[in-house]
Amino acid sequence: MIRTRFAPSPTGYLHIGSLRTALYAYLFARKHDGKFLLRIEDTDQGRFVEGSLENILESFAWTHVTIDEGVVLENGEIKQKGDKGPYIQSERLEIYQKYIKVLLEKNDAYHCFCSKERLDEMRKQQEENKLATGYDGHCRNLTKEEVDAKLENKESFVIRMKMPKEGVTVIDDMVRGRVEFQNKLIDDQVLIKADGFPTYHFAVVVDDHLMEISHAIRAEEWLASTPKHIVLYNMFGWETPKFAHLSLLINEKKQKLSKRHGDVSVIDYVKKGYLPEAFVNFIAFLGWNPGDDREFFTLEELEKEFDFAKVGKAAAVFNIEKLNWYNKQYIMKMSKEELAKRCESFFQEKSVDVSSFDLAKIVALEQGRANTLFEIVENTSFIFALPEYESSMLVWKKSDKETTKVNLQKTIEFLENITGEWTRENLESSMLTWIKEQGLGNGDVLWPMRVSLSGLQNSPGPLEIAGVLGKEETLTRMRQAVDKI
RNA sequence: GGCGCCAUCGUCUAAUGGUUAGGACAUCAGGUUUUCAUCCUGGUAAUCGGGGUUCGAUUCCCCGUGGCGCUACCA
Repeated sequence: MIRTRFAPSPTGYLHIGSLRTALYAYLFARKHDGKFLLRIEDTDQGRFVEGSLENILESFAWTHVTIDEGVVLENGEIKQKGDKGPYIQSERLEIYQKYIKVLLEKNDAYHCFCSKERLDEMRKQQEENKLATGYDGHCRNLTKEEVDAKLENKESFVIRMKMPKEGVTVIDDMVRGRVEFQNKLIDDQVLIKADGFPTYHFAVVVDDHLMEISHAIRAEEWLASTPKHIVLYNMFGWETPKFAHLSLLINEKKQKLSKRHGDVSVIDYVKKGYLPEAFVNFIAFLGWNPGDDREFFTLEELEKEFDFAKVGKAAAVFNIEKLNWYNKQYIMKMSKEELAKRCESFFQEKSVDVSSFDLAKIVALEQGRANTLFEIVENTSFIFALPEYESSMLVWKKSDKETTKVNLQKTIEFLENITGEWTRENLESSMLTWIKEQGLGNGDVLWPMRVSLSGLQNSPGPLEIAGVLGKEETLTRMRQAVDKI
């Protein structure tokens, strides 16, 4: 049974790089009819950020990545699902205590009473002498009596793993292949901190084993500490999961994506009006491709086709231009009714009263033009309130003020007497022939009409706008334009 | 400093010893057009450097170079 997990720390928002890692873990599980779990790694009490758990889970809900087991969001409430819980590490402290005893008894771990000051001094010395930094093993061979005495004395301590000093540890990574580390270069990692909480390294091994994780899929930053984890599995006599270390997402400057350079949290992109289907499609393609020229994949299609054999090793630049293109494509493909629904919250955000309008018609004006839902709302605001504009804007580049006025008046007259339904299609067929009959060019009529309806240099076509505004409002705006000129 | 990972157009990538090195985004030029956008046509643009191995290297090996990660009682 394939079981993968995503294990975020509740220290802020869901990072887009984390989303990709989670997405790959999810896709891999789905592809093989496995389970995808979510575990919370909150072993650093000092870094907890209020509300971050909700935020992370809401981001997942937005992408439609579903969590089978662990911490889930149900009707807006955080719940734990599954029989291998709790799935929040701060609720598993007794479990770690139980397992650290096993290691202590096997002499694979030891109490360390070294002070922070001593450790800092040691590191300073090592750096000055250009030596590899790491614990010097000061407490590694304390006798049982010495340890007991110090414990009796209530001295503060941590528990470290007793890393073997010879041999090599080999990782057989699903994306990187065989990677080898010399054991003697690996530090005696702290497993249990002075506050009794486990470190990441200990908790991840115990939990992945207990939760029967078959494939540990995580970011590349963990590659270097993986040998420690493998040694821990061996000490316990547990089977190691398969590992997959994914490359990082970087910015245009080839640096790690960080808050200093642009938006890095999923929620930022939600707010900007990116569609989850476009976002997921784009993110999935940063480091994976189907091996042919296809570019559009739904989540379901990704679940069918995702394969680690096609996952790249190099870091990928998060390129907003391509995201915009994807988003625009998805917006174009969507029905205008659905699009209107997706835009509702953005209209609310702008406190536009849309009650008397057909939103579907309005958002359709921007389909194929706007990159994001936010832009759709921004760019259609002229429908609700005509912006101020200079009368000179009404004059087409190949025309002049006088003829513009005459043409506008003629157009108004024509529109007043138009019969049939006031729709874009009807307007188009009747007006274009009428323009020809008048011996005019399209620009002579359509440019001033468009400006009078939108007040904008750039906008959708005048007949589309007229169709949305209705006959009355269209004529009102055009008469205003005549007065203006 | 030590250890490790990575390296094809500006960007995402395809090509796992034999291709005019392909596609997409971006960009440029032209066309369509009332503006912008869309759409259509075409163009510019890449195998980090040096050694090997081989009849032949983007592809395999070594050495550089560069980027990144780790080197915490953070994850």
